[in-house]
Amino acid sequence: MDLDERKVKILQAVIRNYLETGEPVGSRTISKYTDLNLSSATIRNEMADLEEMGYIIQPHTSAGRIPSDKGYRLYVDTMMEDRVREVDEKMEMVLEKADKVEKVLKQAAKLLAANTQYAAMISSPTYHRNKLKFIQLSRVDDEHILAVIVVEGNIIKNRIIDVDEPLSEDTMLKLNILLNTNLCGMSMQDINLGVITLLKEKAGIHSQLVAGVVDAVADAIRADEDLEIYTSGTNNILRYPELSDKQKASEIINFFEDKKPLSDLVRNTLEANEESNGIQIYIGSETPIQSMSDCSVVTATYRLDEGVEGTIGIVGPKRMDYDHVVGAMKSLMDQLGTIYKRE
Amino acid sequence: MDLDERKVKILQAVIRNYLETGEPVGSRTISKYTDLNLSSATIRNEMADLEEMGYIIQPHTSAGRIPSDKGYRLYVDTMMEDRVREVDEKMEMVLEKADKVEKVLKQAAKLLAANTQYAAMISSPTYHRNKLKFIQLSRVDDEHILAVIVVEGNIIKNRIIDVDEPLSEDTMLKLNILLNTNLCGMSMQDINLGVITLLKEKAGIHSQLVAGVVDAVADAIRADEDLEIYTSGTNNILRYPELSDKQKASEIINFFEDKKPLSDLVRNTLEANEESNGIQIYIGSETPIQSMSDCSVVTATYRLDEGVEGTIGIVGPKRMDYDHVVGAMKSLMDQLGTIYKRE
DNA sequence: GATTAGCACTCTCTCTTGTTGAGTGCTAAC
DNA sequence: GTTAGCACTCAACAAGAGAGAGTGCTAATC
Repeated sequence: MDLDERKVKILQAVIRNYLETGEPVGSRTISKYTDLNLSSATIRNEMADLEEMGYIIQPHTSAGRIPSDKGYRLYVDTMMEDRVREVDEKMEMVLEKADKVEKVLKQAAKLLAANTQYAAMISSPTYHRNKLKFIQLSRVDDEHILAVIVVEGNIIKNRIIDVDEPLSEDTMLKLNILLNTNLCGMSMQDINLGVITLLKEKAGIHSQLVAGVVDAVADAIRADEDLEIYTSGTNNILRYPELSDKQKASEIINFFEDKKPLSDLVRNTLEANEESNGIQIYIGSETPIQSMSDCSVVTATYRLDEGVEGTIGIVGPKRMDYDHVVGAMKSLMDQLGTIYKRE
Repeated sequence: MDLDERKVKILQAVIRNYLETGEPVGSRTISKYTDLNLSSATIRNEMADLEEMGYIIQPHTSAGRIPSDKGYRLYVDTMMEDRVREVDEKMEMVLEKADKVEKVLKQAAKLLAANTQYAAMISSPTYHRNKLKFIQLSRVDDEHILAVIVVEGNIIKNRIIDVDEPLSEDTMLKLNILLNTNLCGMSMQDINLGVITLLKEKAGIHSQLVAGVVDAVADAIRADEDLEIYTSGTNNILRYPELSDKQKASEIINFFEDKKPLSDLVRNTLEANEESNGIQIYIGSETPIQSMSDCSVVTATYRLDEGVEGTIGIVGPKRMDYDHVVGAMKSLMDQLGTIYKRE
């Protein structure tokens, strides 16, 4: 049995209809909806075939059909493109530039959630590929040193380092010079343990104290802990009956609160998108996250600047308005891409 | 009609029972539960009185009684104390000290939510009363200056300041000295616009450029925007049937996501608790937040160190286990109070 | 006079039973 | 290959019948 043009049309009609109404779609509806001019009986036969092929499912014997994951997949892969273009311009989400990246991202998540009516998340960008611009150590008091690290894109990391005994002015100065001359210009991901050991040897550091400080600085540079994830519109989940029973809703809400699985998702996306820069759609059981198997997850990588990348994600029911979501994501990515360009 | 001892006992029994079961409590249950040795008929008469006095409510004619807000209030004010003590020791929540305050707070929220099975929030501490320890301006590149501000308790704020033309090494040095000598030791809340103007006059600054930098630093000091609020256990809301219908649940979830009303609540609590250092309980319509009128909100002020204070909050159904919540809060406040004491 | 037993009454909840309507699959006719 | 027609299925809704928990009131009891 093959998927001829008529079957495709019918499948498309079923999916479109189901996306709109959320109700199983019957043969009579299709017969009226499409321009195929076929009676419901014929449609019924075709639908039986489509079901056998695994594209649609019957929730119970005497109900209409709903798309299966496989059906959605086909839709997303081959039937969607043509519509996206129409929608593209209609997307109205205007990001205001704010002084802090953080604020812009929060705003972006909020806009995306409001625009799509699904749950949205956005990660703070990672800076692995960014270059170190400037390191500064300063004495806070006898037992504490403050290390400030500025990265390309004016990202600031800082850390308080505990020391047992005060460092002399002279040592501090030397340390500052040592760190700056050797590390500035390197990208974050290149500063690994090896580089640091090498650096220490080269400079001939003997003092345990100084070595400790250098290690702490290196640690602060590599620290990846500041991957923030902003979420918005979690409550939108409750809009969709198929997700709003307590068990499922609870899992999803939990997922949005617990940054752990979210950051896994982020990493996933970043890797998958290394260069493709596309939008990923995970339908139902395709998602990498167990507890999301009743949802669809759409992720994409945004790029604020060269090497400054993060992830946007949307979680909604499988009968998500994929066209709209993809359009909204693209629009948002565009805006995020230009907003900091002038720097 | 007055609230004699017997009525109090009955009311107490009704409330206790309702807190446990969540079901309206009938006269027969009370008659068996209490040691009053009264028949259900007598209890019925008393309950009719209690209802007339507004302490309990009958959801419908042939149901048992449930506590009214007024009933809960009486319970919380006068009947609770004796039980708290028993429970107090049983609270097992062990906070691990982490290098970043942020982590500890996230952990605290998580523990509190897990321990109580309600939704928990905790705000990052405010530092208004803390003293400025140290300011450092450094040149990042020709158009950017980095200002790092360290506050007592080793809180670090930083800000990138845009400048139109580069500042000379000499000016930078002078600025650093100016800021440090004049502002260090002052508490955050004391550094207002007046102080800054005075400072500028005293130093005889004429350059527009330098004045701009000083303003930016002052602004960074006063910026209050970094009031973070961590939440946990939002999904616990769905455990309680009286809150889990879509409308209500959605509002509550939204409340937990939108930091705005949360931070109002935080400020409220901090003010109310200026010195009392107690725990506030808002029952139903008593809460300052409209959308929470079906909930009870319990808030308290924790103190990490002198002047470093923040707010803990719990949101749950009105039939919350107040004893437990108050106990857990106290335990958490104690732990938070000691964890950073050594600094 | 306070307490209690007894009883009629009320109201929710659950279970059962029909009924409706949307939808199907199959067969026979076009 | 397409369609009309028909028997069949199943979820959803509504109506009705009990059961059960609880009440309020009255009259008897301590």
